[in-house]
Amino acid sequence: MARTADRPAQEALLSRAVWEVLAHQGLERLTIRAVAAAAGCTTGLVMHRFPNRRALLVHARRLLHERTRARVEALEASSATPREALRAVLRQGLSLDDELRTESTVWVGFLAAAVADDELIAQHRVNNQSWRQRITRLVAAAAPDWPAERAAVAASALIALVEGAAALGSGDPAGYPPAAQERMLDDTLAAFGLAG
Amino acid sequence: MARTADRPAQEALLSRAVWEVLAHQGLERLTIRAVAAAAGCTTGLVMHRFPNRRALLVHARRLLHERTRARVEALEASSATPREALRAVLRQGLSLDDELRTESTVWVGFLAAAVADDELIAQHRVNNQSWRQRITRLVAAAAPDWPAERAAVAASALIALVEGAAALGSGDPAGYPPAAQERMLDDTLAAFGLAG
DNA sequence: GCGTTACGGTAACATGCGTTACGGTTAGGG
DNA sequence: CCCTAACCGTAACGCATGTTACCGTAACGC
Repeated sequence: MARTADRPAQEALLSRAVWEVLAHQGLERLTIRAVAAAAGCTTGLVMHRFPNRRALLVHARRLLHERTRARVEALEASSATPREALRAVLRQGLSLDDELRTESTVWVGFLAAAVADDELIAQHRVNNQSWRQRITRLVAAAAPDWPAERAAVAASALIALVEGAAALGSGDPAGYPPAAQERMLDDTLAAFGLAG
Repeated sequence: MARTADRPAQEALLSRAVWEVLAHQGLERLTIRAVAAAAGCTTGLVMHRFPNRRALLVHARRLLHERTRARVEALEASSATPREALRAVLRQGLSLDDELRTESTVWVGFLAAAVADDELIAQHRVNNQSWRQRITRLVAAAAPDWPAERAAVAASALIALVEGAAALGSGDPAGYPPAAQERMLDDTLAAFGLAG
């Protein structure tokens, strides 16, 4: 054998570098060299870990989903009531601080990149489907007497609201400050009869 | 002088070509050559009409806004009631058919491109502010007895809902078919007490 | 301790990019 | 009727990109 590198750690490092470049320099500057510079290594390491640029993007996309999934499950587990869980899980999808704003910007970037990439668009659909199932389940738990279809439509609406608010908040933080985003979410939950 | 070319018509033709490439090939393939090919001309014409690539994108972005503004004002003028106008104006922001889906995809592409372009991000904010003012005015007209702040928050929530639904619908048309998107909008309007 | 092999840095390659320069063409003004 | 200037197609330039090839280096098995 030879020296043993920590592959998962390096892949995570490079994925974080992809997010960094995507959020602060945009899709057009998302180059192997820019990623390597953001990760503090050379292009040699990048191309040694991934066969090509697309594989790097796909992995970074997958890791982004895993990260939010883990965060969401922790929030769900630590919530006292179904309605509290629903609100907490939806809330973390907004652009409330620098980290969440970066994630939303990266999410928009990946969605834009998916237009020309079959693998990214497939990942987007799979991820969004699991996201919808989760929110639908939380809505059903928060309103047990609702028919399934009503819960599903409300869940879809809440997802669209959060996704749109996050995108608008990442594109115009001053126009959509954290308090305004949370207010939009809380008012909509109240309007649907899913508050507190 | 010399032969007189129809500048506005050519600029519109090239802007439509920008939308075409952006929607079907993505930001990465949005090159001068691809735009020229989509417009059925050579790069010579493109560079003769615009000083550089950024100016072309900025103009296409501006024209997209003008286009939706004109459509929205026609819908507003032909609506019988304020609530009908509110619904019609919000509805055209969804991804209901090929044309609207293309527009949503292009909108996401421009938002992603704006990350690295000060002029595009400034345009996004100006456009979104006028969009918010319009929806806030329509909500206030649809619910005259509401305090201004309530109308403003409801307007922001409806904008986020439509923007998010359009983005999700453009990224997964099968998962968010037109009827589902309209159902989300109608249910949310009803939840806010702004229906028909 | 030594050979082997994974590791990863360096540099070259071909390609495609934005941009520029040039030149043929065409339509108006005098 | 020609002269001039706008029009725009063509082709080149310099540069940055993704990818590949190469090679020195360092750690593990024997």
